[in-house]
Amino acid sequence: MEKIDIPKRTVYRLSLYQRCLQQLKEEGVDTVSSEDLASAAGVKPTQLRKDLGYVGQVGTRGLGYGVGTLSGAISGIMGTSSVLQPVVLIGVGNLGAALLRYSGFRKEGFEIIAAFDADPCHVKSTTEEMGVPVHHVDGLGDYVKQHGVKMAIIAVPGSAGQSVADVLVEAGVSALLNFSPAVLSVPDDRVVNQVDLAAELRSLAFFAS
Amino acid sequence: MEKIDIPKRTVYRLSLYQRCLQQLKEEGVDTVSSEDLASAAGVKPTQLRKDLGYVGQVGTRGLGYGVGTLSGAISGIMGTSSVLQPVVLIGVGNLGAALLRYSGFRKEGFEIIAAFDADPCHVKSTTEEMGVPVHHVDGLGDYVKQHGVKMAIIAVPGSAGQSVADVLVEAGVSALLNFSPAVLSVPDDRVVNQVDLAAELRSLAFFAS
DNA sequence: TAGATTGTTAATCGATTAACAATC
DNA sequence: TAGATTGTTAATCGATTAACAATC
Repeated sequence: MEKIDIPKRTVYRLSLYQRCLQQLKEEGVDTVSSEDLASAAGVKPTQLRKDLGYVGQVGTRGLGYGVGTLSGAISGIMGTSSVLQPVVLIGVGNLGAALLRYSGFRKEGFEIIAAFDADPCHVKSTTEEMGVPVHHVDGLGDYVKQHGVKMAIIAVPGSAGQSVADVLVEAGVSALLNFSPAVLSVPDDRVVNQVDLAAELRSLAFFAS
Repeated sequence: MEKIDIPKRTVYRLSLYQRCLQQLKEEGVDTVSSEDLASAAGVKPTQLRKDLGYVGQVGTRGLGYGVGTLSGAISGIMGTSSVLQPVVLIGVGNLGAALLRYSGFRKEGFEIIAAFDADPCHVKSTTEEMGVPVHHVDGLGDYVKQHGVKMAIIAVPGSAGQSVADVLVEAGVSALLNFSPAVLSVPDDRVVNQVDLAAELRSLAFFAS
């Protein structure tokens, strides 16, 4: 497993490249230069090549990259297999419910197989509406263990963030996408990506003046 | 205007500190050390102090920071005044509608005063449901100009991202929060914060294996 | 004064970019 | 072979961390 030593930023950009490659594939393009792919992804060609260095020797000097080949190589590294990756979502408030409805995930190879909430009202009302079973958060740990879920999306209030993370970690989840405004501390072998909408907006306000 | 030369990262963290300070204020704490505030925000104390250096000389050696004073100083720098900052949202699909419903923004001092969509069905159906007027995207430029809006949230499909951004830029919007999976190019005097949910999830999948 | 903690400079670290040799 | 473009090393840049003098 040499995975561990690809920088976080590079991994993120690899996922951007992959989306661009998908698009190119649909357009019937089958070869692309680092210059063109980089500009599509919004990075410098030299950075793209550096990033692809982690994937291996995937291009052809003088020619460029084969769209299909490269896409396959990245998929290999990223573990983006053809099966849908199961994900659980915790917190079915405004944002959580929105994410449940958001169809974009499935298209990218992820499926929210179950959701959890502490509020029995949410549990009841959303189960039918969403097409996804919503359980009480008490059952979270067991469910995750039973289904071997490795990824979770946290959309609970800040005050509940850490305790939810603790349960997930204990149950074996290794990657968390955290929308709660809580700073999560997890063991070193787990990863958290934080998306803090309010902070994004506030920080943007600074530049708007 | 010395604003310009505060690093983006620092601005983002300042907004984190502010949230922590708010919390402390509610708890009735009135003095905090860099060590404690840093740990609340999930950063190193030394980084916190560096960041606060941009705000000015705001602490007292030997004592720490006054919660109220510091919060006020950061607000001053960030332009987070007491009036609600008006924001427009473009794209009322799954994600956009979710963001409209998301009450968190208002609490942070932002108000989505209008939403826009290209699809007349969305326009019609969501206006009443949301409590926010939803207009056809054709009127976007004029509306923004008339109301002097400086911030916008983009939640349209990737293919429409750039053209929406162009309209906003032309109409004078200076800060964009972009949820569309499009790489936006804007003039140097405008800022874009990108939030790419699918890319976050894909990149997370790498670490989940 | 002694203890504590900031503000700031210098050192380190990591990530981005430039340059160019390898090679299709 | 000549032209193009990758892969990779070295140089640059910026951000984080450590150290410590200033000072409450």
